[in-house]
Amino acid sequence: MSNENKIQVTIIEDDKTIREGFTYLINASPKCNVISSFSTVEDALTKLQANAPNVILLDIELPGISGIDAIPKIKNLLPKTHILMLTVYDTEELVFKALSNGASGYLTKNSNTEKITDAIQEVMDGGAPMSMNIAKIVIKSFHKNTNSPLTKRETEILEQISEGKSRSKIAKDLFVDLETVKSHIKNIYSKLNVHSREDAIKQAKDNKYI
Amino acid sequence: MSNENKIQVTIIEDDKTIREGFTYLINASPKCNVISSFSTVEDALTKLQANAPNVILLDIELPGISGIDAIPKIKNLLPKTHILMLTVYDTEELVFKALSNGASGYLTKNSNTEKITDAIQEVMDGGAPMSMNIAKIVIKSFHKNTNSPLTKRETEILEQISEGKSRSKIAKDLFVDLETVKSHIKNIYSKLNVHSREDAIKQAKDNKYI
DNA sequence: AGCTATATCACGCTTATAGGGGGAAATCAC
DNA sequence: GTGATTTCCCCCTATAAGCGTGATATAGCT
Repeated sequence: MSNENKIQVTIIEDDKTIREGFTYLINASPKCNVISSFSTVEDALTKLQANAPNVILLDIELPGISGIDAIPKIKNLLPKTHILMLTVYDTEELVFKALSNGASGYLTKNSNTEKITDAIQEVMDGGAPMSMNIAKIVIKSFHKNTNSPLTKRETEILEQISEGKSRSKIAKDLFVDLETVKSHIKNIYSKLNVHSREDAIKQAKDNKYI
Repeated sequence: MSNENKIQVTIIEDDKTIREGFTYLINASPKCNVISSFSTVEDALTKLQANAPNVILLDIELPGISGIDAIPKIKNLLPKTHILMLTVYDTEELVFKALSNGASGYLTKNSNTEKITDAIQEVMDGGAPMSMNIAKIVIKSFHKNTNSPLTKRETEILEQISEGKSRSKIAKDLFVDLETVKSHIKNIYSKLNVHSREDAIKQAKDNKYI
């Protein structure tokens, strides 16, 4: 396959050894071609537009602008380019920030080379490759607590409160009296040991009751 | 490998052909053993406890109790059992409901048999297997809109509003005057063409501005 | 250097809302 | 048939929400 038909890849990674190692390994694949690599986001941003890649492998911990903050800047410059995080960090916070900012996939660095080129291919095909540990974090974030002290109705009302609805709007939407909603909210506050909407929402989200 | 050391699998699926097909194919794998299969959730719930599986393959569209509603009931009965959705439906709503209710993975039925037994193994190892299309839906749900009309500060304030905070609490937390927050909120409402917290939150979430 | 967007703060006004007190009746599920 | 849940009632006070109509300072961009 000629280089022009391969997936054009750029690497942004500050460690020279890793950068060159990945470049070598990815170029060894028949379907990928590393067209550029940078050690800082600042450097990449000034030079990326001249030679736009299909996929960017992006580290998180970088000197200057972090990989997380780089995502929207790169997306702004090259809207069609897919960004694949490639990092050792797998905290829930970093994963969510990266995905919110627009990353298309998230790999941790222990992934073997075959997985990396497979992931590059998958992201090009519109997929969303993740390492197993990342998938677990993401799925777990959806799981609700099954030991909520709140009843079905109370949970329903608290969900609507967390959508910013007033008590009277909730009453209308649930076809019950305002007094009923007030009563439920009193019980919710009592069960959660809080005295405000804000604290009730925070409590419930922290404990995954909603 | 003796059957006792294999991963014990139960299938809940109303289509007899599919049920028997999967049973045959999974039993052909050296690491998995189908110990029971049911055509309804009702049937499964009365008989599952006697012979608890490690993993349950669960369809969504079933007569009577749906696969979605079955998840919390099964989890309640067998807290340690992993539930793997195996269905043709891949709408965002169903995927989120299944995961919220406690499913550990989600496969669409075009997955080939090798992938199914791999997924069973992965879920047993604490992973979260997903088909490529499901991973895409999940990741996409995290992506924020990069074309928000709101400024950074406005977005920040709207996020806090969506956490249920009052204007005065937001002012305190951001170390600015209440009047400033009021002013920002006025601008937010104007930009989003809304006239209440509720509508602002809904607009912003629908458009992924927050 | 100048312009625009952004962020900050001010004052007045009205109505609705939030939170808490202390009840009670009907209905559902186990 | 008993306890949990859901529904509704009346009282009260403080404040929060939303809107109108402003001003000023600063930061970023070209």
